[in-house]
Amino acid sequence: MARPREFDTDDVLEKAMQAFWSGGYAATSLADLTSAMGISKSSFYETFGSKHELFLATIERYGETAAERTVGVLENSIWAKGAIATVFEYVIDAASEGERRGCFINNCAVESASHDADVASRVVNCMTRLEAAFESAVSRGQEAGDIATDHDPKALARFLTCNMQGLISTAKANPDKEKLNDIVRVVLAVLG
Amino acid sequence: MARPREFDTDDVLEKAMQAFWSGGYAATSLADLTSAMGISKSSFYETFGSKHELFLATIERYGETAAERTVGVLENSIWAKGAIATVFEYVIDAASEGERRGCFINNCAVESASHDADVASRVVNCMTRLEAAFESAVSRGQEAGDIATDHDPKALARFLTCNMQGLISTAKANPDKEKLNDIVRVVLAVLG
DNA sequence: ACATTTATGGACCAAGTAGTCCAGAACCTG
DNA sequence: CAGGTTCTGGACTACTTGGTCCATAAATGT
Repeated sequence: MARPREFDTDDVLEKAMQAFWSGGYAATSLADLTSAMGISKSSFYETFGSKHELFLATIERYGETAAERTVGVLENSIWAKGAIATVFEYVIDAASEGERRGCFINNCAVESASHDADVASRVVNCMTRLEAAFESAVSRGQEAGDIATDHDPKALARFLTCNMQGLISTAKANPDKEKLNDIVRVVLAVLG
Repeated sequence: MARPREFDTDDVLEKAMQAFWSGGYAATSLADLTSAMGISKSSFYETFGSKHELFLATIERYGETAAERTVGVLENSIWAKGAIATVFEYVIDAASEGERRGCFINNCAVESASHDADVASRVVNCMTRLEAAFESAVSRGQEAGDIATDHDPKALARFLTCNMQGLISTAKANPDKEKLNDIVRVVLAVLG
């Protein structure tokens, strides 16, 4: 009965996320967004309500897609310790090439979390999810005898999550592969 | 012969830094700045040239003051390992109280470094300085037999710097002291 | 083909943006 | 106190910001 939407909501949401990812929240204007998304202002407000609501939606989307990939590697791998190493290698590769935009969630945390509770809660969700995935991998690794047991899985998971964020921040200012590798070497040595 | 400036340059620079620290670069307007600094627009442009130049100046100032304090602790302490622990404890304390603005340099790195070379170079300077301080502390600790020697000082220094940044990012979204302590416990265990 | 429902483009708005400029107040030296 | 110099407040500009609104275009079910 009604005219159907001419764009795919998920598709333009992805494009909006890419725009925020590259430019940050404050520095990405509505003009930037509509241009990146390829839709008009009216469609924009009709579909997403406001810049802020759209931002929250992109964070959720990230959690459901990009973050989920990392989580999948950690939770479904057979060799847990290898999976952890793979994840860190991937971070180094992503950090030292291209636009160096870091991790979307980390960017959101730093730019907005401290003065935007809506952002903060979504960011925490993502982080918690990642931490849980690390914990699961560590537990399996310890059971398999691959990973040292002098720290409990939760502490190690928190440690790994922290290092992932640290790596991403470090790389942002100075994407020196040798430096990043030094760090990962020490981190993996902690696992035993 | 001439009328002297009515404000202290260092003083208003400090206030500008606080404003940028709390709000980030893009989200802090000139009105915010002049109001925080307590000077007029004309004095602002006369003294600092532009918002961007002021921003660079605040980063440099941070490197010369706040960052230098941490460096001092690491380089001048008698008990190197204890100094490293102190620095991390301080990070946790700062992270879990007040405005939770994180580390100014880390914020700058995440918000601006990837698309502003002037910011990036100043950020790298600060980070390098911190890394060097950690390296000096690690070296002394290893000579004293306090710190394990299974990693060379440079790698450990990079690892510590990375964890400092990671802690700060982690705390920004979720300042859970227990979690942060878990992380620091693992980090310090690496030192032996 | 028609009527209905919905998306769309673009005009429009008020407020805020960084930055410029100048008249006059305020200070120091002599 | 006077003269020269510099600082300062605020008016001003040209532009961008996020957001609203409506007339028009387009696709559907009947």
